[in-house]
Amino acid sequence: MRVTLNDVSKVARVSASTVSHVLNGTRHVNEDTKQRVMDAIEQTGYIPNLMAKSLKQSASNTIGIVVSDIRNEFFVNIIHVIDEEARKMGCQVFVSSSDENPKKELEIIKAFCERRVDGIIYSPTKGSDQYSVNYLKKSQVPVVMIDRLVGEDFDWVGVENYGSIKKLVKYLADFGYTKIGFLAGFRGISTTEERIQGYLDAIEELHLEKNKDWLITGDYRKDMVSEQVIRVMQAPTVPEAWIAANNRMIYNAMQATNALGLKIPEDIALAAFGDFEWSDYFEPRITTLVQSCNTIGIQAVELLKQRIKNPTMPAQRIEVDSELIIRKSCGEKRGDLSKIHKNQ
Amino acid sequence: MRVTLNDVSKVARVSASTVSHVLNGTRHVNEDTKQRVMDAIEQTGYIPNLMAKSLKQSASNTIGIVVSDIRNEFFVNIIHVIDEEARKMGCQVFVSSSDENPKKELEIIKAFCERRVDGIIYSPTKGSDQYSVNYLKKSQVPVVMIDRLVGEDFDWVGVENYGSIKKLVKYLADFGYTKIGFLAGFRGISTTEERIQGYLDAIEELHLEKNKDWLITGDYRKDMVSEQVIRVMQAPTVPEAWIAANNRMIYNAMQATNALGLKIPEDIALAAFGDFEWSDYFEPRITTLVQSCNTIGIQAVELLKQRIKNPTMPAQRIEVDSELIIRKSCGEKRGDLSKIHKNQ
DNA sequence: CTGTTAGCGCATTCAG
DNA sequence: CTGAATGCGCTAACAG
Repeated sequence: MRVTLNDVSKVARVSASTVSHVLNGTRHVNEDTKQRVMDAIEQTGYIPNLMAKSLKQSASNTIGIVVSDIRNEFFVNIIHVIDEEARKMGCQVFVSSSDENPKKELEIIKAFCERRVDGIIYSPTKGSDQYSVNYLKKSQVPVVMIDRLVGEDFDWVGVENYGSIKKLVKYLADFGYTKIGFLAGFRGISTTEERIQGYLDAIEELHLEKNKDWLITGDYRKDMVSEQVIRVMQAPTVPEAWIAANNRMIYNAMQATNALGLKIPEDIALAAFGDFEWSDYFEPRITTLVQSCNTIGIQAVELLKQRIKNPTMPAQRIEVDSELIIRKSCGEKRGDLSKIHKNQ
Repeated sequence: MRVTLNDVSKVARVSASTVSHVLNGTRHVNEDTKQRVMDAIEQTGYIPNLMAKSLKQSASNTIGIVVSDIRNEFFVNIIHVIDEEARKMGCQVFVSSSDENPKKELEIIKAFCERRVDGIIYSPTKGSDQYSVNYLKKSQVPVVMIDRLVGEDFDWVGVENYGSIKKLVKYLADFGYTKIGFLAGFRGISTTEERIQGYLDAIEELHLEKNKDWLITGDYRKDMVSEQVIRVMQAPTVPEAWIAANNRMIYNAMQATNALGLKIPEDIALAAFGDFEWSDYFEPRITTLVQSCNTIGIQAVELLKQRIKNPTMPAQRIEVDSELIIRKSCGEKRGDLSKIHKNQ
């Protein structure tokens, strides 16, 4: 059987409470008794039982993270940051991936609640409003949503979508492109909708060519999307540039351009929302809007801390700026770009 | 305050143990009392407290995962698989990244032990033998190492390194390449050492050109490695092909070839151990040895289950085959490749 | 078929 | 400065 705090107290010939206080530094203990306790801990190989501690204190010092797709490096980077921040405050993180499945997401969140996590940080899936959101409202766990937002009553940290896409469209327009297509991803999640709106408004405001077919939505995991692109590219009038709305959609875009034998940027320009690790190694290097995973992760933890401390605080929204990293995938001929570097 | 099992029992007018047994299906309960309990649970919004349960049962149903680099998609994929497998058996996973830092790794493992995880799956860092390994031996937690192996006394699941590299060298040799360089990564971890040995033995056995300078080791996170490659490529005799020993080293290889203005595969061939998600989109697509993350993750959990059930079982080693995915980065001129597809 | 009881390992009041 | 006693929420004998 494992050695307990009680065992230590016997070896040290003190009471259990003294050992506890030595361990936690929570009241003054004589130097020599303290030493006896330390020796006893060393000698017995005592490892504190945080489950017992948590039970007693009704605070587990754990955080649950559930992301919609753990294989997406955007979320992995955020997980990494959250983990770092959590460890700084003595927390461990449970991590799980809903894989865009709201039922699975609910199961994970339930499990986290049963484990009495102090809070949950998650990127809800499409359909969360039918599942986890209801559960979370009832269960009263502190929650921070990241990236995507569902409902009105939750804290949220994410990137500024609407303005960022406008910025990117404007960048392309300044190149002289007037026919711009948009690969939007999942319909029905906040990020997608905001980005679509930004795209549409930019097209409108900049008087670029409008074409319903150039807005493509769908599941990035299916081949369907790239097939749609291929179909669009075989019409009489075709886009001169594509924007991929997230780092997964770049696949679909490239799959399509590869299949059509098109060269970037000679035959078609490509830009994306969401950077990816390999972007510097593609030829041509792809122009992307970068979201700071670092900021998102840190702010999410910060917000969660506040929410835990003050559960009745009104819901907060933190919008993180994006940065346009200009590479080669939109061609070389640059117009007057001075405006672009200013935010929107 | 939270509603407890006791609260439920009062509402249902039964004893706490009955509620417990209804919840766990651990002894027979009359249909109508069972119904009363279910109603009470529903009515009170009861959420079981797994910490209390774990404390009582001295089994937490949690697994700790610590990887050496969570941003490496190889490890992310494994985490994903372990998480899936764990959830199937009602476990949640703590996840953390040591970032190749043995001290940090030890801190994480200590925390996991204090949280009484049922077992730990981890990819040790260089230096673990000075830190976590000692701790783990004392603490007696069930442990399975993945990818890398440190010490003799631990269960391990990883890819077959030695034979795989030989297979890859042979593949290149069959192309007619006789000057093959090797970008080996971190010295002092088992995977690197095994791969180096495979490389050296293959060179020897196939009578290829030997050159000490063509074996480059170092930290993939530093620029140093690519600089070394550049230096080697400016010597009078240079490699015609490079093998990157892991998916991070591909960066360094590409950085160097880009800097030198070399084209793959016209000027230089490139192949790698370890696939990466974008490999199908690079031009040219890069020939890689693929390790099955799926198999590694599943086997790791399986091994951990066995170890938990039988702590005194002798240490197991599971070696997973790799698969050579031939793409374009070694050129088109193929020789007789029939032998290559057979293992080694 | 159900209830009573006794801890799991710890923190924390209250005494001294 | 230290100890004794209590209970966090749950499961699992043991009784009936």
